Amino acid sequence: MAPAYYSQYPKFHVAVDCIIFGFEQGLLKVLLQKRPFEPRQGEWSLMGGFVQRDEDIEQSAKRVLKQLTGLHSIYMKQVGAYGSVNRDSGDRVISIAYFALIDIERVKADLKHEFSAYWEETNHLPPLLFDHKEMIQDALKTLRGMISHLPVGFQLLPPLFTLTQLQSLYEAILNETIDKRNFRKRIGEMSFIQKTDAIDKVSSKRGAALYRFNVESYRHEPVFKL
Amino acid sequence: MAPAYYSQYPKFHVAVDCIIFGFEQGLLKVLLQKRPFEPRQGEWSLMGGFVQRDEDIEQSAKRVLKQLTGLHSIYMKQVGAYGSVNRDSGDRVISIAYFALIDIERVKADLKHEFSAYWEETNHLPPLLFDHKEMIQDALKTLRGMISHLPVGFQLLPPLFTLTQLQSLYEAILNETIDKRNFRKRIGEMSFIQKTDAIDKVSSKRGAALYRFNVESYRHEPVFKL
DNA sequence: AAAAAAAGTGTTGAAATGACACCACTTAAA
DNA sequence: TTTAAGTGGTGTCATTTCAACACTTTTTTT
Repeated sequence: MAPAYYSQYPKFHVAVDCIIFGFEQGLLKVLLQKRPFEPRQGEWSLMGGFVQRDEDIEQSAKRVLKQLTGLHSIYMKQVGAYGSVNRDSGDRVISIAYFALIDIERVKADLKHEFSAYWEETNHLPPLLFDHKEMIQDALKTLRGMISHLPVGFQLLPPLFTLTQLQSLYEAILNETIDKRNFRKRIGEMSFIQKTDAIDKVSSKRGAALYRFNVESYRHEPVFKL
Repeated sequence: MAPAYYSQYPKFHVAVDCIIFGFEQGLLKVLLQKRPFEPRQGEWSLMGGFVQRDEDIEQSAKRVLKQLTGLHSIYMKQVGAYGSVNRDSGDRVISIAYFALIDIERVKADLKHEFSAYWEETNHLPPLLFDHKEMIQDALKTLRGMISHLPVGFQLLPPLFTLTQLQSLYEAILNETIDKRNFRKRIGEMSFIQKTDAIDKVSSKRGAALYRFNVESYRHEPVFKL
């Protein structure tokens, strides 16, 4: 066993909290849960968990995400560490927030019954546990800051999507309207956003062309601007 | 005493590491230290410290900064949390990195002898302890991302500065050259960057007008663009 | 006195951006 | 079957923003 170099210093519980974003019906949503344990059981909260001994903090976040959604290989990004002394009323806990972007359709599990988890609109959030609302706001800021020059938004859509869907995703995240023709003009300039032969007849009356994001093609010339 | 709600979960050492930026002779620098304790004593590292029981993590960072530089009320921003299992060879430590922007002139203390601390150019860094280089790179990214629309760069300059200094600060941080006339045109559009009657005769042959950043005036119309 | 160093100062062309309106196709209802 | 409503799809032009560019002034040094 290694010498206990730091044994004179205090130790803390360390947790991760996941801000799981999804997109549905033109609305940006977050997955919230009724807290399943004390203290403050039953309050609306993010899904979280304690970091384990042998686990990187990013692994922790992925574990929590997988536990709730069954999904792995999901895009996640750290938002930051939250470490006010009294932020958690149970005991001192330092928490590291991550956000995840997922295609809401892939979470088929019955979140309601299994986890008391529900999708809530990001701009109609109920009162939340501890500093979880702050975490969500910070995650939104981070997301807004990157979505215009990094192609992360596609993570929120199914593999095939219509341009209307993509635009309304951007409008929901940035919280502003976008001119349709200018938006499509920019799409046209990125060769890795490719029109397919498939046509969406479900969410549209007339039928809209389905597009896909070509990862390989993007890697080749990774210049994204929307 | 409160019930030990979380006592079944592991605890960890939590540290803060400070990326202390300074600006001198047209170069962006970081304050590095020869690590004063084992393990890996003597290696180049960031200044850090362990979080204390009764201390917010941000307070920890400020404490460490003050200890080294004697300065308080300094602009600091969290970069992120670093939590790989084996990042610290002494024991498992989760570390939260903050960067600070300081006016290098205000640190008159004899850092060399008191702390074995030295200012090093950000683009000529020696090999560093653990993941400290990654922290510095991430801090630089964060700083680059905000400096063009938030007036934080002034924290690196004395209260009175010349436009040439300010420009070379931006060039050093962004690592690109800037057109002098375009730069000054943008300065002219911001009423809170104010010319004073004072003239700098030290760093200039001809003598350059000294400017100041007027905090009050900025608060009034906080629109910054450089 | 000449040369070197840094400060200061406007214009113009190119590129990017933002505003704007109509027709096509499909489905549902009358 | 006709009509209305809903959504998809498409170019142009005016404005704004951005980037490129060179010389004069002042002082110090040699």
